[in-house]
Formats: sequence, structure tokens, C-alpha cells
Amino acid sequence: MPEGHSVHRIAAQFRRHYLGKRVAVSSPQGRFGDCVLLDGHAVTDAYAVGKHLFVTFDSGDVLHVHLGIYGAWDFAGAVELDDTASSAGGRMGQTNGHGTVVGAHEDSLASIGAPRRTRLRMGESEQAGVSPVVFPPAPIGQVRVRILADDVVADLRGPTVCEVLAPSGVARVRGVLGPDPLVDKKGEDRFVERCRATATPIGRALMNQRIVAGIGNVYRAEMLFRAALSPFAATKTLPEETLRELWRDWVKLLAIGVKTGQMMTMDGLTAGQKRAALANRDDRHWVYRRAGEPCRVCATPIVMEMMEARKLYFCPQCQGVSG
DNA sequence: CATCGATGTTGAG
DNA sequence: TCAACCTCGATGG
Repeated sequence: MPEGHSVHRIAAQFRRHYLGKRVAVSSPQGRFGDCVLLDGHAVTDAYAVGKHLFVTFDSGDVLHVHLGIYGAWDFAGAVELDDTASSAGGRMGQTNGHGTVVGAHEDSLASIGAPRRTRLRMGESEQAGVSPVVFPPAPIGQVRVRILADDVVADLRGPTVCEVLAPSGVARVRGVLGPDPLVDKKGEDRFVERCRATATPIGRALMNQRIVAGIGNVYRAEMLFRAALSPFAATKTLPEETLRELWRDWVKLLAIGVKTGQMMTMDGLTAGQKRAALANRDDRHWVYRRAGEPCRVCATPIVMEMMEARKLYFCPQCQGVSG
């Protein structure tokens, strides 16, 4: 899935468009019978912890969603167009006065989740010009849950988890999650503590959602490169300051990701390089998905190696991996 | 058109 | 450790 930053953006979309609204909740696909528990209730909050999304309702029930590797939300109707996936200069979550709020009749659709192309359905109005665009649009594909308000609709497809929880269930899920910088003020200390208590190498620790919530395969590889750290270094033997710097780098990268919708992990770029990085995903990272290509710093070929069934990328030279 | 793989997690063995 | 889950863009014929 998109890593932690995307889920925070999804939560923001829900807060922006659904807060206080009574909604119809259904499962067009039919595989989420519990959706009736939420149907007809009003949304009271939405927030993310790591890669987990929680949407709370005035009944006290909570919708808990994890996108897994393919999941995505499609928003349609009176939603702000989120063009950050296809162009530079994303601005979702910033001001609302950019003229990007469109009426339901204009039928926009913004997708947040798996790295699929942003859906923008303005086509029907071109095609017709005659027939009025209908709201809500018919579900596309297998929609696990549809959350419909009077002027906005959200469709969820392909999630790993989609369930209704009582507050106690939320506590249970959150209890096994490590700190998320946007949720936990004492996150840095908790992160250090948990690193101190693990026997795994840092390349695994960063992916362990009990140690730190929200980091995935891209941020893992990029953070280790940025820190010039071997993925194989024993976590508990790393200097405390090194762990603290890792946490602070995650804080920084997460903030950029939430703001822009892009996993921008290379900084110090010129404006032109930045534009290229946003346009081509191949130019966006230091090591991720760059196996065999020259390190951007030392030109040593980037190495890919499996670690716990995930692809791990690193520069053996810059990150001091002998092999 | 068919196949592959992916920014994850779970649970069987 | 590995298959299953479940979707769809990218890739190759």
C-alpha cells in the first residue's frame, strides 16, 4: 500500500468532506455485511495511525480499514481534485481557495491508495453534454464499502482489513502499533525504547509496525540510505543518537509525504531536478527500485536482496555493507 | 491479450 | 517460510 503518509491524507479527505454528515453505508460487492451497523449514522471523526484508518460514527462504532497492498479509496462528487499523483505541486490539505472544489454535477473523482493513476472522470460530461451526469456514479469494480453523503461518495476497493469495531477494538489494534509521528508526541522516546528491545537488524526494525508505525518498503530503503546505515546493522547496538536521527528523518519525510502526496526522499534538489523527480518515479529515490543502477552518490551499483520476503535496496559502498 | 508485480498483512504449515 | 488475499498499471507478445 501506500505508506503511512497516504493514510493520513485519506483521513484528511474524510474529515474535510464527511465531518458531521449522515451517510448511507453499503457494500456493493456484498462482502461487508457489518456495513449496516454504520448505515444512517453521522461521521464524527477520521484519523490515521500508521497505515490504519479509523472513521468514527455517532453510534460509537468505528470503521477500521487497512489497504494492504492493493487497496484504494475513490472519492467522487464535491471533492477537491487531488492531482498530486500526476503533477508537481500538490496541495491537498492546504487552503481551500484554489478553485479546485467542484460541484457534484461535475463528477470529479480522486483516488488515494495503491499507486494507480489518479482517476478523473470528467469524461462523461464531454461525451454527453447532453445527458446530465448522475450522482452518485455507479460503483467501478468490486467495491467493498461505499460511504455516501448528499454530495460526496467514497468507494473502497481491495482492502486487507475492513471491519466495524467498538472502541475497545480500536484500542486493541492501536495497542500493537508503534509510534506514529503525527499521533504520538513522545514518539521519539518510544521508538528508541523499542529499538533497544529488539534483536532484529535495523532493516527489519523499520518495517516492524510495532516498533514504528507507517514506514513501508520505500521509506525503509530510503531512510537507511539517507542515514548511511547498513540494513544489517543490529538495531540495539546502534548509538542512541543514530536512532533519534532516524526517527527525526521519518518525521520529516512523513510530513513531506502528507503535504505533497509524493514519497519524495531526495532533498537538496534544484527546482529542475525536483520537477523531474515528481514527473518520473524513476528519478524519485536514492536506492528504491534501482537495483543495478549506479548510486547517485558514489556510482556503485545498487544492490537488491530479499529481506523477510520484501525487496531491500541499498548501496553497499555508501551504507558500508561488505559482501 | 496474458502475465507480472507491488508503497502489506495474515495465517496455515 | 510462504501462499493467499485482491486490484490494476506496466510489460511483453
